This record gives sequence, structure tokens and C-alpha cells, in this order.
Amino acid sequence: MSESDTTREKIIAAARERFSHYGYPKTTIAELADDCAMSPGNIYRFFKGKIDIAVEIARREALSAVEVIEAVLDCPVRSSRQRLEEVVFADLRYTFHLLENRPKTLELAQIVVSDRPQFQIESLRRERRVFQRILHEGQASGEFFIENVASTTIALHAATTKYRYAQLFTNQTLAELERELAHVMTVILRGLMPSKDGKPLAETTIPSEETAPLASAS
Amino acid sequence: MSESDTTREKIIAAARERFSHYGYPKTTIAELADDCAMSPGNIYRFFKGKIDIAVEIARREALSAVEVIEAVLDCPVRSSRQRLEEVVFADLRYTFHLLENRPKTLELAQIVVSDRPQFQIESLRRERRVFQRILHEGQASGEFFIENVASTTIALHAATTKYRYAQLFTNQTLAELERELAHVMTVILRGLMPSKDGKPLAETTIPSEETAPLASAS
DNA sequence: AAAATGAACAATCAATAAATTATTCACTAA
DNA sequence: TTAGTGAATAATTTATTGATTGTTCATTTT
Repeated sequence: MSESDTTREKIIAAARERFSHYGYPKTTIAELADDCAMSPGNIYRFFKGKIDIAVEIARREALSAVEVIEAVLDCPVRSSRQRLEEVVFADLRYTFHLLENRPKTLELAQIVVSDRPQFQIESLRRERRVFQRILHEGQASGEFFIENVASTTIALHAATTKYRYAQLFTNQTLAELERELAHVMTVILRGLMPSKDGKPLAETTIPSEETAPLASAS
Repeated sequence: MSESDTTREKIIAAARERFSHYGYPKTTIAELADDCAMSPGNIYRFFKGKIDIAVEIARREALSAVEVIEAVLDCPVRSSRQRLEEVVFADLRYTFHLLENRPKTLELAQIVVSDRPQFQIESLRRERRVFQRILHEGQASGEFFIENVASTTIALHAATTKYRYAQLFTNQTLAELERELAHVMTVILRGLMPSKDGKPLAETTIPSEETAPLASAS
């Protein structure tokens, strides 16, 4: 058990090395086998296929990313507001630097997601859980006024979508993105705070679709 | 002048037809020339290259999309809040239906953007201008409390990024996206409204980067 | 002149063949 | 029994070629 575990780890280590240097497609099973001083066939006793090695690496990468974000929760802060700000900015900075310094990580993630869509869904869910904890704390302490923590978490997460994998959408610099994110957080936080008179603004309801059906085939 | 203008329009019409039916790559200049009863060479008296025909079509598409959104501004509404809600949902619905009914439109847009990055920047800017007008109105009437309309517009636009070209990010249904967007707008609108005691929450400032440099090459 | 042509050329694409690679499995070693 | 092998095969990628397409331009038509 422990024996086969270390063998498995050896494969993962070799793969991490090659994937990040040469990329997933240009790394061959034969090369990994060589690195581990074993035959290609033996790799398949530990992984069902090449893609599964990538999945395992990406899974660990995603988990450690959430850990980095979660680490911010351990820092002492004045308020839930500050906690939320710290986490959101940490998220932006972490993914920005990751894509900047190790571009192959993005490539690997895209390959994994295109083969395993569920992977992305679960990664995002883990990330949201961190947000949810902060909102919950803020609600409990009375600092935030939140009618429904679950749906507000989703809203917060959606509103900051642009700042995860920002390089996919824009070629703004990190400084620009930070400035922009600060404005987004200003609006959102004002929206999370209780109004002094205790009467929160009514929720947005989905407007009815009035306009004629557009975009018919030309 | 008018003569060559109608010829140009004939080419655009033929291209619109073929691009939306068979796609940009599978449409040949020879076919367009045939459709217009002219020789391939003559097309080049009106467009510098094939891609420029696509750019012109995409430009018009983008303009008419903004017009659709702007049309919402003409409907009488009770409040700036309602106006903003209508516009944001109209945007989601328009682009959602567009990509659903005419998927080649997305393909064309992506081809144009990859060749002319400026195209996307300008399209987004036009869209933001609509948002900005509403925020400005709301500020003038006192309905919204906004310190800086320009940066708040950018924030609003960024926070709703997910709902433009939503199909690129998720495979949620329109109904799911609408429900989610309603929550996002709830938070944002609460953030835009003036607090009763007149003292708005301080703006978010960019937190200092405390964590050690992460994501060094492995 | 201005508008248009169509053959000529260069660039790109599609189809196929060749080479490489992922995966399996009957087998050997510990 | 468990760990590992490596040749055989299936799947994928890469290279090569021929065909198609985008673009130009000397020439013709209006």
C-alpha cells in the first residue's frame, strides 16, 4: 500500500515536472516511465490513462489554490468586510500570478476541463464555499444584512467572475484589475450592509420579456 | 458614389447570407462574386480583404445589438432602478438568444476579434455607455448615490460580465441565468442606493499584498 | 477615367501516408 | 500474489502532397 503509494507519487512528480516544462501534449507516457525507471505498462497500474494523471495534478493544484485563499481566513481582521476584501483580492492575485508564472497550468486546466466538465464545477463550488463562510459570519455578527446567504454567495461569485482567470478575458495589468475590483467591491459591500432604518431595498425580480423575439435567422 | 455604395451593399448582403448559413471559413470569395454576378477581383475594389467583409458585418451586428439595448431606454419606467434592470436583462436575453439561434454569429465575432482585438474593446465601450447614461440619470435624480459615475459604470459592467456571452462560460439555462442575475442586481442596486443617514460606506481600497510570492515554477 | 475582368501567383486547406504515441495484455520477476 | 515488463495494437499526431482559395494586376469594357 505505502509502497505503491510512493510509486504513484513518483509518477505524479515526474508528470508535474514535464507538464509544466513541455506541456501535457508533448509529454509521452514513455518519458514518464523513463523518469520513474519503469516500463510504460506499469504506469497503467496506477492511472487509468494519461488524462487521469493530469486530472490528479489539476485537482491538487485547485485544492492548494483554495487553501491559499482559505489561509487568508486565519489572519486576524477587523471585520467581515475586510475579510471578504482580502479573500477576493487574494483570489485575483493568486490566479493572475499563477497564469503569469506558470502558463502551462492554464493549458492543463483547460485540457482537464474539456474532458471532465465536472472538474470545473467542483472547483468553483469549493471556492464559493469560502465566500459563503464569510457571508455567514458577517450575517451572524450583524455586520451584513443578507436575506439568503446561499443565493447571495452565488451573486458575489458571479459578480467577480471576471477576476478569476482575468487573462482569458482581457489583457489588463494586475494593477488595473485591482483598481477595477476595488470599485466592484465598493458597490457590492454597500449592497451587503444593512440600511440604517432597517428596511432593505426590495429584491430585484426578473422583468418580463416585453420585446419581440429578436435575432431570427437572417 | 451611390452606384458603388449599392454594389458594396450587395456584397455585404451576400456575405451575411453565406456566413450565417455556412460560416465564414467555408464561404469563398468566388462564391460571393458569383452571388453578386461579378468577378472575384472586383470584390477587392470594395474590401481590402475577406476579413474586412466580416468586420463590417460584425460591426453592424454590434451596433444593432446596442440599439436593441438602447431601445429599452425609450420605454417609460418608474425609476432608474427599473431602467437598469430592464437593460441588464435585455442584454442577457438578447445575446443568449443570438447565440442560441444564430451560432455562426459567435464564430464570426471570435474570428473578427482574434484578428482585430480593438473591435471587442470598442463594442464593450459602446455597451458601457448605455449603462453610464442610466447611472447618470439616477444620480441626477437623487435615486442613486454614486460618487464616481465613470468607475461605477465599469464596476457594474464588470460585475455582469458573466451574463454577456454566458454560453461561453456555463451551460446554464436562460431561466437559471436570469434567477442568478436577479440576485446580482439585488446586491448591486442596494449598493447604489443612498443610505438613509446620508453617510455612504467608505470605498474599498486595494489591500496590500501580504502573502509571500506564490506559484513559483515547480 | 472608372468599373470590371480573369488569369497568375501565393497562401491556405484537405486528404492521405508515415511516424509517433497511448494503451493493452500475455508474460516474467520478486 | 503482487509488481513489473515490453512487444503488439489501436489511436493520435505529424509530414507530405495535391487541391482549393485569397489576392494581385495587366488588360478589357463601359
